[in-house]
Amino acid sequence: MLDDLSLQANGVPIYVQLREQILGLVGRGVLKPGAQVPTMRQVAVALKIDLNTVQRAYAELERDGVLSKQRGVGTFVTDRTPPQRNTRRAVQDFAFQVAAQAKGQGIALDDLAEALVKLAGRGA
Amino acid sequence: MLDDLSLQANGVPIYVQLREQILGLVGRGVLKPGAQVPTMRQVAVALKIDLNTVQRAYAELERDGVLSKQRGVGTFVTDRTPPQRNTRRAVQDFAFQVAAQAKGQGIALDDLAEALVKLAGRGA
DNA sequence: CCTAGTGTATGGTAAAACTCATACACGCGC
DNA sequence: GCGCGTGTATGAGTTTTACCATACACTAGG
Repeated sequence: MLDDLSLQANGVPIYVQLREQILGLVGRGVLKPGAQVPTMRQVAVALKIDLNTVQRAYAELERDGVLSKQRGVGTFVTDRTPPQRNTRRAVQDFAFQVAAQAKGQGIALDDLAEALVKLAGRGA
Repeated sequence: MLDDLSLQANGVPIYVQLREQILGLVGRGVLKPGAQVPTMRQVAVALKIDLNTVQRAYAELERDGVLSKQRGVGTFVTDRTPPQRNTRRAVQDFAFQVAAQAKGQGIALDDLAEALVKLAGRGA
């Protein structure tokens, strides 16, 4: 589960990246309702980031009703499932962005798609 | 065109939001190759943000080969895609980046690849 | 009870991001 | 040449982000 998290140096604040990624995992069902989310400390150590940064991401997710924190116990996915994130629309929008980026680098979409399929097959 | 831009106060830096949105518009074909992109000042005024913030977004898009700026004239969508660099290495590296990004957004690589193939078919 | 493991809180530091103001440099049309 | 509209550049100042260190509060289990 911790392996599913990764950070980029692309200008997006770390706590936002973390927030969005966990949101994505919950939306996709990798983290199911009621399941325990990794400890703040676990995340902090695994990603080599500060505990406060993790705390901030978790706090916002709780405010949004995605997570539920229990002092002394852990953090869990809220029972009520939030709106699905993996919509066709989201995929489309993301695909458009990727296409433009690829264009800027002179990479053909077909080749890129092929490479992605291979990555997917390896469970990336 | 300026109506297609909007900002959110969600922790993501303004210049990043702007960069991603323009990237999306280019990929979507709303902004076609050779077309003029709104003036930095136009964007700054329309979105009520600073000129320098716009400048930063545009600069990164130019660095990525998406936009081409002409002093005293305006900014345009890159006309010709730079020489195809379909080296296995380049494609791989780019695919890896995209995969990580997609993972963070909870988007399945298969779905993304499929969407890209369709885009390629449309000559986007 | 006591300990280990959770989340919570605070104060300080540094760097980055953003804004604001003010220019400068270039290209085009009159 | 001149004026206007472009993009470019710089420096100061504020806010946000991220880190680090430290401590507190609560829970479960031995």
